[in-house]
Amino acid sequence: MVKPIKLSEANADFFDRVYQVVRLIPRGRATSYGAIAKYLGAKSGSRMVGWAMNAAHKLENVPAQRVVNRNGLLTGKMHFETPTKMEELLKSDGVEVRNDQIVNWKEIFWDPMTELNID
DNA sequence: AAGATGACGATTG
DNA sequence: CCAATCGCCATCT
Repeated sequence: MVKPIKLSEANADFFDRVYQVVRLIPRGRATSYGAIAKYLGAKSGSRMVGWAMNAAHKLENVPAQRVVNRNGLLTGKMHFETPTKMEELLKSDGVEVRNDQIVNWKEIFWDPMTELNID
């Protein structure tokens, strides 16, 4: 029995925004939960982004592997099909991963607010 | 209804 | 620099 996530209309919009940003992440790049949260308004809290990803990980069109914590650490790898799937996907994207952490994170980091030039 | 939890982040000690 | 704590918001028990 699958556990249905209660999606109120309000946070459904939040989910949609998160998915949008995640899908916009170019191949070979990645962003952080906080960056997305900040892009959405920063008030929602980074946890909500992570929580949104939890619901997103079952969606194929949402590359959750490109979303890591501010440290570039693959904190959510355990939530994938397999704990190694996340870094595999990242390596497929051309992202170098070492010790569950993205190498050259500062260069790989893709800030939606900066890259999308929000003003 | 109240407390604990979470794919986080920033600040304080 | 590492450890501990609070803040954030919604969900789960």
